[in-house]
Amino acid sequence: MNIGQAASHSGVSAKTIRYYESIGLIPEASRTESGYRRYADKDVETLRFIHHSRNLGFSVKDVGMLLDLWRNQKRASADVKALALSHIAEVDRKIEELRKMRDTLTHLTQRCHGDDRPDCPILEELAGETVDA
Amino acid sequence: MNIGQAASHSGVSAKTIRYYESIGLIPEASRTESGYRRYADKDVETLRFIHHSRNLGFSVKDVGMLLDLWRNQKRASADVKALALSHIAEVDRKIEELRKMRDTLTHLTQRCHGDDRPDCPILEELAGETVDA
DNA sequence: CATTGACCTTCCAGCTTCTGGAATCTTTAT
DNA sequence: ATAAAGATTCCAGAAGCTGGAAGGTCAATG
Repeated sequence: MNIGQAASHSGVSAKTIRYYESIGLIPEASRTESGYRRYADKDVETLRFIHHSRNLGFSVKDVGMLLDLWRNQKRASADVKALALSHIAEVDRKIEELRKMRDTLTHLTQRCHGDDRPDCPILEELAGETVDA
Repeated sequence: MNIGQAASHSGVSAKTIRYYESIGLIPEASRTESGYRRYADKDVETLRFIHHSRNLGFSVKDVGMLLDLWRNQKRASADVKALALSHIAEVDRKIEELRKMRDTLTHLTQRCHGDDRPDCPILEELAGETVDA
């Protein structure tokens, strides 16, 4: 099948498939006589794997490692799990960071009356000494 | 004071101050005879405002708007509050997205025994039909 | 006075992960 | 024959910095 078909079957856009090829995440596709990339069901499977992994927030680099582990019959599940756990920790870190931001923001907005007066505690605090993330 | 002083007093690195100037977030600094940028306490205050805003996750574009509102004595606090509330909504959206990721990841890792056997439910699911973020 | 080291300057490149667009084929259908 | 859909390559831009190279300046020291 052509790249468009591979795209719609995998959920990865044609543009992005070419990009993944260009950075070496996936091997170069074989070509038809006229130069069109050709994809087999197996390739679509790989692209879906990538799509799912990216949806879960794994970096492209991590996806590369996951692909290696996936293709390697002798991998240890411990390696995969370690990668996943480390990613979970990272996601947790981000959530915590965002939660702190939201709490501060909520705090700030609650103290702002939000009408047509220029007096605004949000701006005052932003200009103040300390605003922790 | 020079840019290094402004940097350490504001929490924004010298590199980043120059960057902010280059994109027009802050006006061009005046210069000494030899070409060094000069900063006054007022400028440091502005940089701190920016630093705090960025810490709270406001985009540089949003910070530009906040700066305008901050400098404008006739602004309505409603404008600031609206910007902040919309930002909170965005932060909440991101938190929710990350939380979904973490839940799925946690689910996956719990089903993986994580030893030296190659059998790995994480990879199997990533390769499967559906993995929602 | 010369030198050293800390600081400043500009400019270019790279990071991450695509996405948009232009100019140009190929394929398929009418 | 022609038109539309889909393919190709390549360049640029998005966000928000950060690193590094090559060089000028300033203050203190020997």
